[in-house]
Amino acid sequence: MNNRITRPEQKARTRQALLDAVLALIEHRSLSSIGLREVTRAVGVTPTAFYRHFPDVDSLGVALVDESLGSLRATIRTVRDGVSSSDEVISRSIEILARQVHDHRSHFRFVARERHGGVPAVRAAIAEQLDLFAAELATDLAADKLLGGPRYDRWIAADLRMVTSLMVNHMVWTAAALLDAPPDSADAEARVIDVAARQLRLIVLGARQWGVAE
Amino acid sequence: MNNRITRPEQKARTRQALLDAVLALIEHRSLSSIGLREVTRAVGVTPTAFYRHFPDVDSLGVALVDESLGSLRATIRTVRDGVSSSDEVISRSIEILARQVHDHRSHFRFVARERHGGVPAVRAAIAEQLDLFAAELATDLAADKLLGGPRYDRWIAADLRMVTSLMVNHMVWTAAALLDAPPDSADAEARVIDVAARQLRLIVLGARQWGVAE
DNA sequence: TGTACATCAGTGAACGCGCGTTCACTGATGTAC
DNA sequence: TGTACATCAGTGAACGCGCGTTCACTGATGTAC
Repeated sequence: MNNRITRPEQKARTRQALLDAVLALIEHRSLSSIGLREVTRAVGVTPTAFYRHFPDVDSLGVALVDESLGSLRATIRTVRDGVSSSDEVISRSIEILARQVHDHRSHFRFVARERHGGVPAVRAAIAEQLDLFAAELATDLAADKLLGGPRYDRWIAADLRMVTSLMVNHMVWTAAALLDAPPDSADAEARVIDVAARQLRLIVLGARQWGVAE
Repeated sequence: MNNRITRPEQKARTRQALLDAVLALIEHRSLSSIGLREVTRAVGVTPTAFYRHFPDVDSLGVALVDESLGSLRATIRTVRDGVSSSDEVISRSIEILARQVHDHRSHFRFVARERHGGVPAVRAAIAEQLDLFAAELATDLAADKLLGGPRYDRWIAADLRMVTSLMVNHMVWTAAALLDAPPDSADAEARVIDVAARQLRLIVLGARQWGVAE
């Protein structure tokens, strides 16, 4: 068997190691306070090597956004395709979000931290990904996968985006609340999940009424 | 007339100048990336003078939270006391928030940025203030100042907090969206305000249904 | 009101340190023939 | 398959710079009598 690794493979590994190192370093601080030398020291390469992969730490941040939210979006899309009833979607959505946060804590922490943080390029990349979330959710809503209300098909596009952006915002806030809950306490986490599920149900109730009222 | 300033007065002025300098410096960066020397340079005192007022930059951040959210809370409380009908409260709430954001941009930017940012002490101070917001809002809801629904008086405390934390979260998100809108474009701001008002109305619709459904 | 002493906000020099970026380089991997 | 050359990920020394914190100090303001 040939276990030699090619040069492009090795380069990709170092690049990934740099991304992972920043995710780990960011646990207790924000991106703009992290130094290039700190990152390379954690990976075990010289500071100069960094420039072979990114022009600066901010660019690495943008790559992290794609890694974090891009994969989450793919996961969630797969999940939504498999379910139908409204109540089921609500509880499952929160459940899946909670598991994702559990499995990718540092990615979510990064997004929560940098969403309104100090680096403009990273902020813009996050806003773009969240907009894509909201757009996909709007498509699903229009196709009646979620609300189950009587008049969803008559909703105008602007109202769809209004409600989906509220839902996406709620999702991000829930993820942040899960991160703030002590990670060892399953109880605290369960409470956050319970409140989030009820809030999402309230939003869906409001959305159904909105359709009726119109 | 005696225009001599006393020593405590002068000290208070320098302290305020330090707070203001950080608010200004934070416009494009986050608190954890700001240096003590940077702050004192902006104020025009020596780095050493900083220690007469705060032990470090983080402590100054906590003081900024009290200045930012403490005064907003006072303003909003005064406003809510003066109104009664449900629809009026919704549109006025958003309107007042928009004006507050307009008048205190840097304070809100600071809160949005540091809410999930890198400094634990500051995060905790913000969480505490937002919890107070939610608690006060819950009191008002229970006293029927806001929902105008048929069964609000039977709501259990947990459900009240569930809906008020959703509202407070929505308020923070709206403030952040207003900050992200180009400040010179009244049009972009009006669109954010319009969406936010409809979202809040949807939440209130949901809350009324919630009461009925129970 | 005047004097003698205490307080303390702000000074300025000094320290050791880690930062981002530059540069010419090394040597293993990849490629052309 | 072997050889000669090209590529390029990572090296290591060097640079000038701003950082946080210490320390003994100054001199205007405040206070006791």
